[in-house]
Amino acid sequence: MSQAQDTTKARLLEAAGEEFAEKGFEGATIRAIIERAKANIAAVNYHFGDKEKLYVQAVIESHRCGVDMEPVCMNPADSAAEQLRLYVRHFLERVLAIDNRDSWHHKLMIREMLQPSHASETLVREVIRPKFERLMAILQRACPEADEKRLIASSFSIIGQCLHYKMARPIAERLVGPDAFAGLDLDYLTDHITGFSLAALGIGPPIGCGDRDSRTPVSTSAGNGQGDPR
Amino acid sequence: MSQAQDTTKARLLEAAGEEFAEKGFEGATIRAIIERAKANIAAVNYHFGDKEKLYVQAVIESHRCGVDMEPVCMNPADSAAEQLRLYVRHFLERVLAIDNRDSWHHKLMIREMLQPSHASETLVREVIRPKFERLMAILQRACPEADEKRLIASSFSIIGQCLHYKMARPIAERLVGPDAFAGLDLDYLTDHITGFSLAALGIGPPIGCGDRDSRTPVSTSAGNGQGDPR
Amino acid sequence: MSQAQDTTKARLLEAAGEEFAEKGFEGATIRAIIERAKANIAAVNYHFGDKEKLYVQAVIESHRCGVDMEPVCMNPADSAAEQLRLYVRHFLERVLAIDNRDSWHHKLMIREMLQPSHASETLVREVIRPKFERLMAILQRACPEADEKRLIASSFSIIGQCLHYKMARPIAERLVGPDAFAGLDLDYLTDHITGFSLAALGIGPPIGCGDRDSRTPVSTSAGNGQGDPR
Amino acid sequence: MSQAQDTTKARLLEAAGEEFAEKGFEGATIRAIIERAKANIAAVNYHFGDKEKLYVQAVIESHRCGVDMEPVCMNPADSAAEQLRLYVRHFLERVLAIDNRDSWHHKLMIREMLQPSHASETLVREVIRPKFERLMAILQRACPEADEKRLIASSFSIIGQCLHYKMARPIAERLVGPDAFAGLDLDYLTDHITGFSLAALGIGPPIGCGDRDSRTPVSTSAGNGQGDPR
DNA sequence: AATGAATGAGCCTTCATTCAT
DNA sequence: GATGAATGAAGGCTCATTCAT
Repeated sequence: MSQAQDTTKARLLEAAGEEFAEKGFEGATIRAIIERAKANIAAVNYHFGDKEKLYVQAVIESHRCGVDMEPVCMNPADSAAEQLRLYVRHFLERVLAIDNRDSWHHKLMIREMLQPSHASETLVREVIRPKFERLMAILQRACPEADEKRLIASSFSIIGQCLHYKMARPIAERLVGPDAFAGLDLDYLTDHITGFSLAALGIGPPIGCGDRDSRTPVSTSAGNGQGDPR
Repeated sequence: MSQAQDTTKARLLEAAGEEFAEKGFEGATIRAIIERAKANIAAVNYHFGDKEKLYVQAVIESHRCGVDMEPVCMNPADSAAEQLRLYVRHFLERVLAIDNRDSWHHKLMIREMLQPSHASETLVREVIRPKFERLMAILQRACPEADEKRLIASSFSIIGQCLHYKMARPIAERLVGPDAFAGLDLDYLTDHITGFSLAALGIGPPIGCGDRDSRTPVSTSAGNGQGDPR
Repeated sequence: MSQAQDTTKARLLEAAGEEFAEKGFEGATIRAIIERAKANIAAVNYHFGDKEKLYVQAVIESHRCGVDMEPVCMNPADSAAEQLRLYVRHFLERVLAIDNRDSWHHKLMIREMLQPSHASETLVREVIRPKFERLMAILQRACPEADEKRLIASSFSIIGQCLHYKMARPIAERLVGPDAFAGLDLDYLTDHITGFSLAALGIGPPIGCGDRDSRTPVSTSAGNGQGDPR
Repeated sequence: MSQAQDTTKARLLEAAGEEFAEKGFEGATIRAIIERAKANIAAVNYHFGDKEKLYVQAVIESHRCGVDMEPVCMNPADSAAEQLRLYVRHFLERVLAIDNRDSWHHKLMIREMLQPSHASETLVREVIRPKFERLMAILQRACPEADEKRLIASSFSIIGQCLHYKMARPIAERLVGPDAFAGLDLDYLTDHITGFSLAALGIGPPIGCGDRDSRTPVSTSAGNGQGDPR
């Protein structure tokens, strides 16, 4: 991405990313890709050897930019709460991006989540794990006494909240209506998810409700799935 | 028709559900489906008319059971917190199910979330919306003063936490290792997500950290993404 | 061949035989085959599964008729010389056939000789070996005192003479001119090869030359390839 | 140019000869050839212009050595029988060669026999005809009274016997077993074919059988294929 | 003289579908 | 209601070839 090369190979990769992100590996056709890239049908074979190898390269390419942006604006002097807010905001920025030139990057990553291919090893190692460990570090600063299991679950809780707006976007939009959904913009969701999570971790005020004192504890799972209290 | 008939049509639907869930619409082939169903190749066309129509029927079928199970054990006398716990538990039960006969039901629903087809209208109307409104009702009981936007966002926060274990399962497992992931079982996650969300809503104690008083507020989104405090 | 079925499968096999015989496995195209057979392009896949499987079937088919014709007119009461003449004549009949409906049968068998494929096992077992053993039996009757090695070599000498008119036909025709080659018809070659071979085996008069007495023995291979004349 | 230069062009020709001999014109690929020759993909086009032109050159190359070796050791003072023996031996030497560096030369010539291409004109004119005429001359010395038709047929009889071990080698080996086939080595076959042919021509003793007097004439072709005299 | 990138035709195959039975 | 045969479109891929350098 540093130098936007307009070589056939680069155009092919970009076109492939968009097609694969939109239609999936099976749904995408080489012919549609080369048409987008204004390349010849044999170029795929020449430069990548295979439809599958092209897919793997597209998946790997889809991370290249994602991995180097965030650290730049992370200030070590910030409080953990502030860092979490930044983390969430950056996550959401990519998650909510649409019609964006880079929009296919995230779509493709999500496809890899549901149906990991050979490319997922690289994906996890080079992109996801660094991001995940940064979040873990923030949470550990926020909750020094939490054990690792709790930290992992809490990380997943935060990630899950953010990703949901990518994953379920079409359904969610239809569910609450386009207007209501449009109200859930970057600023609002950043505040919501950050506040929601900080309160859950005990380092921020609860969201949404008057700050009632009625903190009635709730029964703990008894393993029977009925949650039968009393 | 409610009971599982062993007619060709029923076997076809079951086989189609499994194939579509596993391979997607494009990846699944009619031949694989009729082979699973031990049916003739023309049977699909005879009974459903089309590959796409068969897909829609399979998606619709994938909800049938999902919609009628949960209400049975929902006790109106329970507290909102207790109801939320039950809701989360039931959600997770389906989400964590694997190797299950019904496992394809959820897989197919998730596919519809990412790439809604014609079937998604029915899906939203008949399955997702009822579930969603039940959760909204619980949250409204828990936070009577919250506006609808907050309720919607909070619902998505809860749903997102749960679904994440379905969506990102293969990646998450590779990320934290199989052992650590196995520790995140139904009981633990029910407790975690319920506790996490109740604390966020202000009706439960924070999770994971000592109940510190250091509830330092955090700056509000200023729209520049830098979260510049002060 | 008993009932000339005009099914798609039968037409496909016939067309494939002709194409494969003429162009070889690589040179032949499925499209040319289905065009000849006036069938659809998918019919090959449906009936045979594969281009290669179609080839194997065509090779096997190419023998079906060859194996059952000859025995009928072989009279056990005939002398060995008479039997050999019949054998050669039948062999040559097929070898010299051209523009014949069955002409591709031999061509295909010859291709298999040069580049045996998977089909050659069946070919040898079911077609070639029976024919070969019949010839061996005739020669053994003619030369009871010959050892097996001599019988094998003599069989090959006879077969080689016959096959040459199939193998090298285009070159031979160009070599001696079309007119001279046309003179080498079935009758002439039957007489020539039979006479040539019987004389060689010592049970017939020499051919072509006056019956000179000058039977000067010739030196035996001394292994130096120079055939030292002295 | 007579000596084997290690230029790209020479390496290309050698590699092409091997590939064409092994896989045929259609089966051989330019990529396999340039890989063998460690040359660039455009080199074929540069040096030869065409795949077909390369093939023709390879065919022509395949004779170069064949044509000039034999005359050197042919002694005009030898008897016709002795000369025939030498001729057969030289022919067999090439025919039986395998694993030889030059083995592709004969394979390629045989391919041309079955499916003459544009190269066959040159092949016949410059290589085959000279050899053929040398054999014809020997036979004429041996059988001065024979007419030309008989001489041609006899030449083909001798050539056919020799070539058979090239043409049908894989099948013949499978037919009689590897051990028996291995026994048919250069020395044995030279003796056999020479003896077989000399006896047939009436200038040598019959082979293989006791020299029985029972030279019972055999009926002449009556054109009805049944050969039934009387 | 030699190269790597790019081209378009054509290959085999598989697909969903429809047709008679 | 159910089946096996047949269809044509389109898929991925490989091929020989040519173009600039």
